[in-house]
Amino acid sequence: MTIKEVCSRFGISPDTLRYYERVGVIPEVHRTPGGIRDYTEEDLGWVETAACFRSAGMPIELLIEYVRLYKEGDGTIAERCALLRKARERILAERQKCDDALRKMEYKIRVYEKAVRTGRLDWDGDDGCCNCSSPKQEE
Amino acid sequence: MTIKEVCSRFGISPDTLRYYERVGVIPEVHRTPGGIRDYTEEDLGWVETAACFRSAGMPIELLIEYVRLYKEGDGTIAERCALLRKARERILAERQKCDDALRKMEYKIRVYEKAVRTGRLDWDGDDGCCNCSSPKQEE
DNA sequence: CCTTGACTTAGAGTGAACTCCATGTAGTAT
DNA sequence: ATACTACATGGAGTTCACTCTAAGTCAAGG
Repeated sequence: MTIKEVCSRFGISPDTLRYYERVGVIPEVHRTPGGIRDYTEEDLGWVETAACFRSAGMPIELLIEYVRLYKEGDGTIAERCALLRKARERILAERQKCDDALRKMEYKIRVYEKAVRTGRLDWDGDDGCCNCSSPKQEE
Repeated sequence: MTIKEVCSRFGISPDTLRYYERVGVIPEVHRTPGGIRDYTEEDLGWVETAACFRSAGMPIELLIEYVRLYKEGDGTIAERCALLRKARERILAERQKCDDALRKMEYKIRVYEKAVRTGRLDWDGDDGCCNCSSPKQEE
């Protein structure tokens, strides 16, 4: 499979795919005799994993470390497992932050929707979710 | 409240706080007569919102736009509401990506844990979650 | 064989979001 | 008054993750 096809399948640019390979986010991709990249199913699996983990905010550095361990062979299985557990904690924390922000947004959206209906803002007091009412005209 | 205290409360550096104010992620902060920042409760609310939304991956540009609308007054309430709805969609998508990555990780972690117990890797076939077994020694 | 277009590389450039630095001022303790 | 520390500013520098450019190579059509 050509680099173009891989790109359109995963929504990544060719530059990014080559970059991932160059820095070690994915292992070396299979080539034609002429030196053109020809992705195998296994290569695709790596690309999918990289794309998936990256889009969740996992830093490139961790993926590089994972591939490095993978290349070293079965002796690194425990290490790889530990790395993935660390990554999971990161993403869980990430998701928690999304949830926190979502709660804040939902509240603000509700207040604004009510304001649009009733014609006036009505933040119910000091719940730590305010700072959306119009600025006081102090000067 | 001094900038130092605000920093330790929200885990942000003073440079970042000043940067946020400078580019408009938060409105101008109250000052002492001498020109030193002295955060009011309202200022703190803005900082909290900015920190919360930023840590969920909301781009600075959106926050700046939100503050800009806020400063314009009540006429922008519908716009602000629309902006927040757009932001919510973004964060929801973000969270979905976290969930996707987590599922992939959980699977890999399970396989590795089993490998650590049994002494050998056992990816159950072509489920699109592989690419973690040791490289085939082809050369 | 020649053109054309997609591929290759190495290396420079970009954008977002900070982060650091140099220089100067505010406020407090001695 | 002096020293010291925390704060101020404008502007330069850094980091991450790409993204682009230039110059060259591969492969298919005419």
